[in-house]
Amino acid sequence: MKLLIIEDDKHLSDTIRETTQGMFETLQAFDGEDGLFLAEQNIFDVIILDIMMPGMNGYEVLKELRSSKIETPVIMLTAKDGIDDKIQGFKVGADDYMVKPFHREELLLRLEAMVRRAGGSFKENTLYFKDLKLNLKTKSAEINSEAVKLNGKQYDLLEYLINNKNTILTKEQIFDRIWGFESDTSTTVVEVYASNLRKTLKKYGYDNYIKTFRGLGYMLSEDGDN
Amino acid sequence: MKLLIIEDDKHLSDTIRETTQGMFETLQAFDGEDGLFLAEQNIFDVIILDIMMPGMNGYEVLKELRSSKIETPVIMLTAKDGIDDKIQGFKVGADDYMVKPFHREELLLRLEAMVRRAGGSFKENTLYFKDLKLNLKTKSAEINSEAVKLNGKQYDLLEYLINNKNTILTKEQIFDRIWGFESDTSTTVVEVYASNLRKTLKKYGYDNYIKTFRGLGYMLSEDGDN
DNA sequence: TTGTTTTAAGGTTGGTTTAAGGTTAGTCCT
DNA sequence: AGGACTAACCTTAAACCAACCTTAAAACAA
Repeated sequence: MKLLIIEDDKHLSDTIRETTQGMFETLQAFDGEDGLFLAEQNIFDVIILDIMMPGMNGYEVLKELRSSKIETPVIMLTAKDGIDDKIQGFKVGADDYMVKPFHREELLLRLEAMVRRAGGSFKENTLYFKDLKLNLKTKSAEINSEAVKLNGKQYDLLEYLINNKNTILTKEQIFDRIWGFESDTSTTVVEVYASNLRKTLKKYGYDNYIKTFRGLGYMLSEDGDN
Repeated sequence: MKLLIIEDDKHLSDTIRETTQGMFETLQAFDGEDGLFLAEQNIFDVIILDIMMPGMNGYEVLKELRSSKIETPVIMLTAKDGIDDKIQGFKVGADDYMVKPFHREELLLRLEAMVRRAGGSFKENTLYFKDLKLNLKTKSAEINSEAVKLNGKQYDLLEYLINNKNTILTKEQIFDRIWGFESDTSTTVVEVYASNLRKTLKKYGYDNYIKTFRGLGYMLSEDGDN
């Protein structure tokens, strides 16, 4: 699970990061521009977004993000308690809203609710694609009650693909999501893992749901023909 | 999306280029003459045009451009803040105006507004021509919900044609837009791709919307007869 | 050791480009 | 008007090349 915190107050950002560690793998952006750039990679499960920031503010970031058709759930943060802010926040597509300062537990509850609502799987720890069943907790997979042996990164790839079925994911997105931004390995590992995953899924005829789009990326498609 | 920056200050030009990367594919001209020449190719979606330049100044460039019936949206740049400049800029057909120095965000917002206003499709990621629907994000096409198989350059050509339907595009324009100025392949590829595109669209009876004008170029026309 | 991840190398696929011959639409001449 | 001529354009197929696939060995971690 990946969380992006866009917040110019470094101290608060770090506090959130610590509060949520264990639940999320966190990335921090300290201004709107960087935040937007990261968010547009579409590799996060939730975004915490401060409104008052120098330069590009939270509303602008969110507006941009939504108009790029990125639907990652967003929790807006603000110091003000005015109702106007809330209205404006929701109008541009915020999913939830928190007034600073807030309690640890409130944050955790809202995060949990957020992810769950987004079809996500927090307490729900299974994910399905046709007859393929992923257990998120144990990072294991099975097809028709038969266990499928997947190693760590293969599993990660499959989970990411299922979470984004029917949309093309670029090699860069996949790489950033699974290997992380600062990893210095080459993005060709993605090809290797795509190949590995297909190979292990072939046995069940699930390999040809993984389509490659030359020059664009990969997609897990619900129809296996072509 | 293509952006042309006509600005003699190389540093500023580069800054703009970096600011807009990801949004636009950028070309730079460092004086008015070169700028005008490039702009007249009519392959750009927006032009950023500095006023104060040695030689041909911004007003002159814009005036020439408009009298060649090129209606690409133009944002004028100036160091002065006088109201007179604004008036003169708009009189010769500028679409927007910015005073140096400006903020990153202001530029981005204006660019976006500009392209959107021009009927452009910025964050809109679908484009229509009759029953043909293009998905800009996945670079795919469908007619009446049936997928049409187009490879990269074929898709690019179709998109360019639709964006300029009912206007004739020369082979040079098409070539510059899709293959790029510095490409060293011959412009006859355009003919090949026109042929290919017609062939794949023939199945749906859409081939005869692509008209060729001997000695002039091609046009995507909304009426299929002659 | 054992299993996983990364790198490297060669093979394959399929989109792109080139080239060559065919077709069409204008132009000129009678 | 009709026919020959020509330049522009069309079509096809083979050659080329970049993206992608696959495999296996090397590096790393448990």
